[in-house]
Amino acid sequence: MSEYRDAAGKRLVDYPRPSVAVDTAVLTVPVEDELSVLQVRDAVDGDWRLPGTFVHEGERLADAVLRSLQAKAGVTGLAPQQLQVFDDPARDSRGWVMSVGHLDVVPFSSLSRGLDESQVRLMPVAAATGMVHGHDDIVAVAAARLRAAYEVAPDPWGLVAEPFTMTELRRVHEAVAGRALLPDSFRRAMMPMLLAAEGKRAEGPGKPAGVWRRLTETHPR
Amino acid sequence: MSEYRDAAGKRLVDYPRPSVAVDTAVLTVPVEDELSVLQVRDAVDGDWRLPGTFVHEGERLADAVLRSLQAKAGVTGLAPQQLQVFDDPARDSRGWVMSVGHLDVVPFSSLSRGLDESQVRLMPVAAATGMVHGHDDIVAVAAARLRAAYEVAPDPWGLVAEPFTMTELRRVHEAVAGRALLPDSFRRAMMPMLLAAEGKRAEGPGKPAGVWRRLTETHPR
DNA sequence: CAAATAGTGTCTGTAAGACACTATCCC
DNA sequence: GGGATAGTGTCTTACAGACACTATTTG
Repeated sequence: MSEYRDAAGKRLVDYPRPSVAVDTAVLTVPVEDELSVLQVRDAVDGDWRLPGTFVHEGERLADAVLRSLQAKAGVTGLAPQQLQVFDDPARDSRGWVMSVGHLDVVPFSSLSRGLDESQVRLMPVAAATGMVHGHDDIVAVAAARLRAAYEVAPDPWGLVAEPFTMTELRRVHEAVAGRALLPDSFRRAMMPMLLAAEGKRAEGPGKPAGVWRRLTETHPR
Repeated sequence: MSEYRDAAGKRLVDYPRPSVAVDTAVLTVPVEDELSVLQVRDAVDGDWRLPGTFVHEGERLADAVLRSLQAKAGVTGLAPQQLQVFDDPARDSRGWVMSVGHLDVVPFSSLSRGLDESQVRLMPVAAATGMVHGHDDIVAVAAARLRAAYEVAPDPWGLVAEPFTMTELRRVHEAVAGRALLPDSFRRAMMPMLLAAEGKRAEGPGKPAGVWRRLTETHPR
């Protein structure tokens, strides 16, 4: 493996290399609430930040993300998506550190159990500012990526469980978009990408809503 | 700088770290031709590949890209845009290497001079396949990113020099899009983002064309 | 004049926004 | 029935595609 030598007779490890970290914006939509991001308390300075870790040798970035989420926030079963590299050599006082920002999405139902609230919290993305190391930017990029995905497909990250009513689907899309959506236009835009499911469902009074499943694939989990 | 110690009393450099490289898809539009990518000959195995280099200590990724383009292809004055990280630990036989893919765009006029054709060549993006280390993917992502940018703004990377005629602008957009565009629809879509310039220009017979400048900012160079 | 290129007028189909209307439940 | 929620009909506006037409040059 390390038999390689370059023209100067040196191995790769004979040159300076950066430490590589991953930091992840875990997004979710709490019930009847706005798009929020998971923050953890920094072990050193106690500030709120995004969960992250250094990448281990031979490890994929996505696996490092999953490991950090499990360790720092007790969250499992996700499918991280890479966003961008933060490469300012001066951004970390500990030395030469690059960080690869990631996006991950998790249904609120699988997140709400077992969080240590003194160490982990959910923050609306609009209010999650002031984090160090450019973590604010990761959240902004992650939210933009998520919004773009939700504009063209029904709940592509699987935030609502199938089967769902059109209103449930629209509430999640409204939370991601950060604004109200017209019920009739939304229904017409989504119907071609949905399959009618068996049964109906009523919350309180009113006509029971039909329930639906996705025709399009959901993001890998 | 390296005074930092973690809970185990270790410095960052006491842990394994990857080598980090940059590889760049330099795109251009040769006169009356299709969107093409710059390839260089690999110093070791002689295969055609994207220009790239290892990142030096304290260096920004964008600066490493510019350094590699200057050294490998004799190209200067660009503004690289980061695409994504290739992190498969087994992708490079020399050891643990991550590569950050980049996009850069350069007008053909500033590229056509002084290329050593045995070491550097332009290849239409559709034909630039079979490269190692996932370089084919970088080209695909770079072309997609460029196409998206050209769908909403007039020549945002400045491939044509101002002032230009509507036909010149359309030819470049057609090359980027990889298909013919309707002259009238194109004109109507672009006009609100253009400013009429002084003078006219005629190529051979026919009504002389009006010339234009961009109202929108061009990508930083 | 004809040929060639630049540019405009205008019709059509599609789709989003908006809003009124109908449908079906609980009480 | 009355209130509440689900779902549809349809008008308006905007815009891309399409194509015919006009405009201005060279030879």
